[in-house]
Amino acid sequence: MPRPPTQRLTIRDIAQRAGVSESAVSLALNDRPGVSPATRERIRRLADQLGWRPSVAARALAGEGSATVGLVFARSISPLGVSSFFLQLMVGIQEALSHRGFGLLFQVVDGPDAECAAYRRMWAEHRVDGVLVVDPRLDDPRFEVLAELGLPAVVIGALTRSTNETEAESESDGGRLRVSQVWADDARAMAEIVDHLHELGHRRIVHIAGPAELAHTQRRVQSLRHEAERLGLVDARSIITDYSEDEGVAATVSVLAERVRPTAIVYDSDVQAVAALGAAAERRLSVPDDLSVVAWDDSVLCRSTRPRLAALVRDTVGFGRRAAEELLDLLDGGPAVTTEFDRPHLVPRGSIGPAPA
Amino acid sequence: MPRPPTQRLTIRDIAQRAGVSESAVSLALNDRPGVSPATRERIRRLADQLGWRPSVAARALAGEGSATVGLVFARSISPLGVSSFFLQLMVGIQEALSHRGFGLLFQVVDGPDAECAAYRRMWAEHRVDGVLVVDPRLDDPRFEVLAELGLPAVVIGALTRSTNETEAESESDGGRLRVSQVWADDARAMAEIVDHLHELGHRRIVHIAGPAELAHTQRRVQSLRHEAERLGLVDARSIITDYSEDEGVAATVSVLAERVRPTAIVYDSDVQAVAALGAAAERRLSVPDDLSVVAWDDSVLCRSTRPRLAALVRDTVGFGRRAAEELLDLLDGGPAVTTEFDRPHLVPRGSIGPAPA
DNA sequence: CTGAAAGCGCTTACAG
DNA sequence: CTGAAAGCGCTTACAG
Repeated sequence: MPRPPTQRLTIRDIAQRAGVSESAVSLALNDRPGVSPATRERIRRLADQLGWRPSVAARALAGEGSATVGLVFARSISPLGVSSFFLQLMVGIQEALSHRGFGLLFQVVDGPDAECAAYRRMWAEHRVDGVLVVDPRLDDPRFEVLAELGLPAVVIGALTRSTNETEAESESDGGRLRVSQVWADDARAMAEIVDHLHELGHRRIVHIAGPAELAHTQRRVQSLRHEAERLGLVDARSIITDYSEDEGVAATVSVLAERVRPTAIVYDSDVQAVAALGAAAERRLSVPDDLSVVAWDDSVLCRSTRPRLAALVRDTVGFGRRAAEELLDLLDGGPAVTTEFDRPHLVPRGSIGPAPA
Repeated sequence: MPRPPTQRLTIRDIAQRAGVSESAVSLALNDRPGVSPATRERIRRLADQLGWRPSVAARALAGEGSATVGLVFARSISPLGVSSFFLQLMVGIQEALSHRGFGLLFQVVDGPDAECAAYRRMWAEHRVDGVLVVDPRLDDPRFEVLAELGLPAVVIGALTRSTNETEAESESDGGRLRVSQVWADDARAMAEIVDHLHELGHRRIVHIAGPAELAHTQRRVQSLRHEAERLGLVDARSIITDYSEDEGVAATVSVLAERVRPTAIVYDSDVQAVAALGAAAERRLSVPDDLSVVAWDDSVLCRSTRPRLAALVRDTVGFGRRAAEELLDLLDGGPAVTTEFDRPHLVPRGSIGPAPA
């Protein structure tokens, strides 16, 4: 025996032990007609018992796809490790995928261009059957690439500025771009926050936002502006940052130093919101008496400060799971669809209070 | 043209356009002798220009391996999203892997048994050439499986309780278990913390630890005990928790309620350390005047509290990168090695002060 | 309902 | 230095 147990089992081993042909085994194991129920069962049991699993490489080569989905993350866009959002998303994605025997190929790249290159490579190397796209941007170069490759994808978050257009379907080359979307209604969520603050008497609200090129940043910014007009707020504006703690603190310090300062600040990043608590304390401002603070995306961070941070809560694991399920549907030949996932909702905690007189 | 640009390029396309045989292309692209420098260059340029990439499926089937590495995470062991540690590790791993054209297959499972099953499956399906193992445990069932499969692996953190034994090499079936280790000297790091606190006058130190089954928990616990004996501390003990915020707070509340309470607490989890700040505040204890607090593994959490949390800092991205590089070496046929990565070092911040009188 | 054959895209001896 | 052939482990028409 050259290398006995290491040698991986093949369909041929199963066929020999079952006393049938290789194709019979293939048919039996893939639930296709052409083999009697009795032998099908026998073959199945044998395969199970021996711990046989099809070689994905062989299946991929035979045209079955790689049973793998790609996820590429550009850390220039939203810094990894900022909150648990991304990791939770991955957990959800993983759950849905492994349920169906699919693998998740994960890659971190520097920016959008590298991300496009990564898709091309994954595709050219036959590594993935489809991809999950996060952080959709305005004028996102990735969709051209996906269209060119004919690579099925699900966008997590919405593709477009207004959630009604579905670029995916309006693509001119019809049918080649197979992109589903799973989105959350950030605009309504922002409106909910603003309304809540408005009811508490707040008229000066600042939104410390993420990067301008992100589609969801735009939706939040527009929603704030819209609500501000509707409610006649004195001051309501968004300040673009790169999600970093530093820029968040800088923006916070800057607005708190204004002659008439805001009474409430909404942060797109939980890290920034937490850091802002420190900045406010240093200015001798009490949260929530002098200043109300809200963090987008709840995390353990928000719950560990005193006061605890009011935050937008959503089922991020479920979000990821749903996105992966949509991709699997697409790979099964389903149509590209746009579905809304549960809207994030505001959980008011100690950091929100009535506006100071 | 049935489906023109979607059709992926093959080695045959390159061969035709270059006017050579397929094997010539293969040899040229894989840097093997048997083709003239001129044609090699020509073939290379052509492949580059056309954007050709080898099908990993085909290569894997032809015996070249899948150029993919697996990473399985059991969330029952240390909850995901607790700190940015894991994500940073992945970023580092990714960097090293993509540098060499390797992919990272990521999977989340429920516990150790599911993790073993995941390795078996990845291996049987020809999905991975090797794996990275995190959170090594005492009596870890995973290494038996790795040995049985002959699956090369790198353990992140040390395999054994005392870092001198290298089980990897002492395996009886000699050579089949190809496991390298990259470890950090947690014992020395703990000693450093204890010494620092001791110098500040602390004699009662409590360590709120992670799960007992983790090898690094044991090393920290033992180190604390050892240092306590050496320095003659009055009270020094470790309390095992599951890393959760709840158990951390419970343990904190419990020790702070004792008649003679500790003057310093070291937390294995940054989340617990931050939460403890709240618990201390509720008991009207001032940090650091009444209580010093240290968090293992620094994170943005530790820097956003007031006072900022003293923490053990290390280059987690670099740690991941190194581990991945060790695995690549192993896959290149290198020997299994045990290497130490930079020891975490204590960064004292506002949460550490002299022991109260 | 079952078996023999071809092919997926590579690599690798093996002849020329 | 180059070409034709076999094989990796599957799937899928195509005969029996």
